[in-house]
Amino acid sequence: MPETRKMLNRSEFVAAARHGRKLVSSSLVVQIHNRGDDAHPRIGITATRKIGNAVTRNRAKRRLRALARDVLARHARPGHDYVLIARHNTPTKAWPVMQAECDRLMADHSRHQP
RNA sequence: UCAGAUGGCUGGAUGGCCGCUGGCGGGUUCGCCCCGUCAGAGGAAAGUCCGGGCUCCACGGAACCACGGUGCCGGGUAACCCCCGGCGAGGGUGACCUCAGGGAAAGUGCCACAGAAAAAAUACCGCCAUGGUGAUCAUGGCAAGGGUGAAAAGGUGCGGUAAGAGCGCACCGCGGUUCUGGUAACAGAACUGGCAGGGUAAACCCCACCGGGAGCAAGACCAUGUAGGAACGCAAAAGGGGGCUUCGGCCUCCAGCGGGGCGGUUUCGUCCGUGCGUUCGGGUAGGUUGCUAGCGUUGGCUGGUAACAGCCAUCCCAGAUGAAUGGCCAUCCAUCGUCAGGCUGACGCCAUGGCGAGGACAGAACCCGGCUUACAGGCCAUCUGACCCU
RNA sequence: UGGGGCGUAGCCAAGUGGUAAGGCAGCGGUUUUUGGUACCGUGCACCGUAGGUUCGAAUCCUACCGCCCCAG
Repeated sequence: MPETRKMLNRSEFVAAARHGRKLVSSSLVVQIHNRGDDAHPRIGITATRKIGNAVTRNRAKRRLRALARDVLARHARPGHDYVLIARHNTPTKAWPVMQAECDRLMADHSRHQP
């Protein structure tokens, strides 16, 4: 399991949104961007104000962070940025379903770009 | 028992697996790497509506002019648009709740429609007297009644009168004076005045008091970096002396100029200097500190009706920065729905069992004191009204 | 953190204490073979919410809600 880093700059998020692949499921969105180097994979979390108030957004970010630790880290490859975006039902979706969705998204991505 | 009023407290519990941030101790292959241990959101952390601390700037003064805020009285407080107690007005059967300064005789403004008349005084329908023959009408007196309006120069009754009118009287209201109680707001009483003449200041305003500006992205240090780029438009300036020079310029002094900052203007002072606007392009935004011990927490005693204050003891209690304080699971306790059962004439109630749902509002960002707003439920105390029983 | 603005009919909006304009859209009619155009008529607003001041509030005051913008 590779070691991951956090994405910090707005420009990194913009680059992932503009050039990366976008994978959508019912409870989350993942943007994957190949930076083209061999450094650590980086993970970023986004929860917009459309999700809800501060409590709701924080809960969504914590669930996505747990998802990144449990599922995404197994699939992460060096030189890639992974941006997890919360959707409306991210705070309330059943946990096994979210794990399965995230796992399926990552598996699809690996199959299309081996 | 039911219905209500006020004040206060609380804001799920336990366990397991996997994680996050910080302090301390130890290890170390020196890397925010490992191990141990301790701590880790709220009553509103929210809205950012007031008041302070703290930091930087102005640490300038004067005058005038603004601007903003507050406003019954007394107290509390570091301070307040806050809190406590009292006064007044209004509402409620009541416990209790709501509101707010004074000035409209300092001045200005506004008061639509209706109405005769809206603050200057007047008279539409009327009443009375005189003249006129009777009606119509003329002159004079009156403002009680009608009508309009949110509001029309006190109200009710009796007397009085040509008809009327505070014209007179009684009561009520109002103004003034004095006395009494109270620190005061104010209240009460006596005497007196025949009423002394609308509303609006949450319209301008007058009066009293308060207010310098910005904000932790304040500010300090280290590192990095050369640098304050170009075009257009508008307005406007470019004097002299000295020093350094890589001869491109740079520094300094004096005078002038005009502009800008110090809330505005003036005076002096001070700082900056080609200024302003638009467009385009480029660079930086990394770390440490400020950063949590403070008008502090908890408990007791004393003073005070209370807000609160004093003293003693006790405790150390979040410091993140794409932003930690959790993710998942199980059980239990509140709560709700539903089914079966029991009681009842019925509404409904009971608690036994089964199934299902399932935690309100909400997340620190420099720190305090308040205010406002949101909030599932649960608990306590005091008080009020109604009914029943003793 | 500080500052500013807006909320009125389905949409765009005027109104700044005295019965809430106007336009587009809608509906009904006339003209037309039909549609469009043109003309006539008509409905639609408790003025973001809740209190207060006033005789009277979209307007003034207070609190709240939502949206947008600016500076660092």
